[in-house]
Amino acid sequence: MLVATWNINGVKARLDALLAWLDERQPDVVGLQEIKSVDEQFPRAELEKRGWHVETHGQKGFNGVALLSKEAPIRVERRLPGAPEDEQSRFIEAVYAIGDRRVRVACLYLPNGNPLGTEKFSYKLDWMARLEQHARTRLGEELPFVLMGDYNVIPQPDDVRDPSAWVNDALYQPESRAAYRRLLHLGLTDAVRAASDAPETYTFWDYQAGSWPKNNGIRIDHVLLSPEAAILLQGVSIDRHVRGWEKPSDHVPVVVDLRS
DNA sequence: ATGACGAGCGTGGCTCGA
Repeated sequence: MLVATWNINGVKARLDALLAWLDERQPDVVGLQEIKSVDEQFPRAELEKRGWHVETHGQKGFNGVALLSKEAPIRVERRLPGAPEDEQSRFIEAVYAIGDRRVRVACLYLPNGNPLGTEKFSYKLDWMARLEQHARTRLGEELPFVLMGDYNVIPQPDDVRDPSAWVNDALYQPESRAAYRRLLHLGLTDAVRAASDAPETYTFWDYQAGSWPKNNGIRIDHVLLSPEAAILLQGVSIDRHVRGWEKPSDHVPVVVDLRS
């Protein structure tokens, strides 16, 4: 089965690209981030008439996440536990039965955290602590579990073309990277690192300063796998050609192939 | 030359992102 994550930077602005990519790739489950749409304005009908099941957790103006799937989910949950007062729509997860296998897929849009020294950075770190606690809970269920999305964390120096440009950025702070490592230390596997030794596995290129033609990218979209999912891992793909399309998102899809 | 950003909201220019 193919499970994919993609920050599309606006589902209404990206509908043509989304449909083209779904046609080409035929994933089983797709997590979308930054849909920038309320649930009522999500282009549900255009997807449903092509056979996709759609689950959204939207928000006006920015943020927002969604799950698309060929099979209907068995159950869906919205919001990351641990902060009932948090109104930002950044987390949705669902359990699917694909073939004769059950899998839980979580789609997250982790806070950016810039600028440093503000409540935005502490919100990022608080959110990551909540994510760690939730991952701990899910790992205890011993179901194949895919925890994927836009993490807004550059894990290591080889995940960025120009590390020196990011030393004062929330995405590359020691605290952000340590929190990401804590997730891995729970027993999650970074699918791209496990399945590929390719260099420059970037997933984001800024719209500004010619970042794409210069390949000045960063790897911040990640797929983490529980042990029960990691043993199914067959391969990964970063669909970087999508960054060259008309009106692209600044992120590209990351796809994992799990033996179904 | 070393670069000119983009989406949403809502109509002018802000917020937000990475």
